[in-house]
Amino acid sequence: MVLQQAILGDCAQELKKLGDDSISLIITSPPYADQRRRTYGGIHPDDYVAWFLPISEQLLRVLSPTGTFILNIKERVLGGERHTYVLEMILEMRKQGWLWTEEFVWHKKNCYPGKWPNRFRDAWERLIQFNKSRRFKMFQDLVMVPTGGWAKTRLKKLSETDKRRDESKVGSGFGKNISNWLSRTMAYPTNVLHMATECGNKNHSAVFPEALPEWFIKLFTKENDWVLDPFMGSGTVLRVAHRMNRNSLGIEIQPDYYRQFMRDMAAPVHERPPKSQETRSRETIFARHS
Amino acid sequence: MVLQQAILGDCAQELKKLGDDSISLIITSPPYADQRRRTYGGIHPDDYVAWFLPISEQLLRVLSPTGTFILNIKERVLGGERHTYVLEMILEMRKQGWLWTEEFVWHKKNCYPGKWPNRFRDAWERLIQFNKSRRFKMFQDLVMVPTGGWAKTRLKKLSETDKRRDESKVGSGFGKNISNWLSRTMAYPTNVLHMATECGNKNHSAVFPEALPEWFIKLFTKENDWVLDPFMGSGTVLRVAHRMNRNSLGIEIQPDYYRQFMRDMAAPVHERPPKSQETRSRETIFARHS
DNA sequence: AGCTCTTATGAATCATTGA
DNA sequence: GTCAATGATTCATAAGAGC
Repeated sequence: MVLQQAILGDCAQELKKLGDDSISLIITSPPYADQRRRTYGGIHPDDYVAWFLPISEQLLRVLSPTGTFILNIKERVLGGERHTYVLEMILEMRKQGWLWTEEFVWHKKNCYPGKWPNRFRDAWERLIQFNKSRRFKMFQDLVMVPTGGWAKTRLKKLSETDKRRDESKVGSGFGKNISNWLSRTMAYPTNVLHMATECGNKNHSAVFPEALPEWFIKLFTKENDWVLDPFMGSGTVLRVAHRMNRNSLGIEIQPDYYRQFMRDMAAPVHERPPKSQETRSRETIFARHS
Repeated sequence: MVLQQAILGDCAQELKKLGDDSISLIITSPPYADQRRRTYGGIHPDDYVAWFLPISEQLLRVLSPTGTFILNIKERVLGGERHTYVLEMILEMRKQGWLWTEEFVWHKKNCYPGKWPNRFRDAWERLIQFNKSRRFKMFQDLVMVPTGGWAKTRLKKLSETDKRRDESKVGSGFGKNISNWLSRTMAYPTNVLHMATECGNKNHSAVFPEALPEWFIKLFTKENDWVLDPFMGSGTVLRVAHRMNRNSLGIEIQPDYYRQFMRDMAAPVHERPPKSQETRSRETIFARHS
């Protein structure tokens, strides 16, 4: 039985109540600078680093020595320039003791539209990986993807009847072939993730698609590990973690988000969005090639 | 008649001989930290910022007030961490007077293979855009790309007879639809560039594919403008600029690279790589969807 | 069910207006 | 002057309707 807990409160305070070294994966998307005015008092980009550092200090304390912190963030434009608060945050967090292990790129395939005279649409965000030590846990085999040759060539050659037959006979025949091909044609992914934002989901307006936390949870945790999102919002990370049999803890300062999440959790499973884990997993696997 | 000039020397010195405000576009990929040991004395990542700042100061001087500087760079891994010299360079260059306008991502579709226990393949590099003023020149219309929906779906569905019929009956029924589609066939690109590295070109081991400087030259310059690459290497930027009728200037400290470039330039056109500008342009336009 | 077509919308950015 | 709020711009996706 895995646990799932949501806390209503300010994570700068609530995190202090957690034990040292207790979390395997922290994955979060903090409120962007100058956003969510009402609740966070409108953090100006110039104040963003000072606001975040006490929180990252607590995150460093609660994270397991072999754990990972994935920070989804992107600097806003101010006065025609990208603001530098993200760069400064990385430098300051290293002084706190964090290791800046890697920076993944989330390529947002369906980025927000718009036209400006001196700028194109922003189609990527940073997924910054921090660790407490070089010996963090990473399960690379679990996020392998089909190689281009298989996805691009072999799948296309299948006739429509083959595909239909496969869908009706799960686990036999064509399914076997699939698994053969998989074993011969899987490759490790890169540090560029291609995923569309989920825009049509009225129930939970998540900042990132479920495939995103799913990918990192697979990569950095095992079942029964603890996953933390200190800015849980509508609870996308917690929902995915629970479905994947990980213990999860979320902190949210806005009562609206918190109550909505609690309602969703209380609802019977059949009232939740219908996507099964199986479906989502395949989408993730194929995301790279779409 | 457009000019093309290559200088053998250290750009930190050679740049001082150029006039103020004379360059429309600077595009370069400086030697990565700890690379090219022999000529640059093996710049350690910790020394990289101090080494680069005198150069960026000269670049700021020679760039036109409406010009753009595109810096292709990526931080190396040192001790299990991404080194911070790129972050520090951005912060220091802003103190010099540069505006950090944007950061494009170059997604390297065919990135270098390899496997490490705690890291995936690095499939992206930064293309950092600096400017001297907010009023830089940008010709967005020249780099528009076909929209995904039109290119992928609608065009495929049209039979040849449909297409012919449409051309003869403009303004009615089907023709109207076509014109609606046509008006929405092209879209502005995003700040994520999908380009494969050119690995098969034995003559010039370029750090980036020709489509990359071509894209930025189209976007930020007009014919007869001046393009500068202070670390020209084998001269990819100069070759592309010349083909596009831009004046170009390159500086290279290694005699081998310099001599090879001079040999290539002296060679008759028919001995050069056969790709025409027309071919390259279409590849660039469609690169996003391949 | 499997298509095709329509529609709503999303951690955006800039110029303009008003305080 | 600065600062905040509003409107205009615009495209890949998924859900929904229609055949």
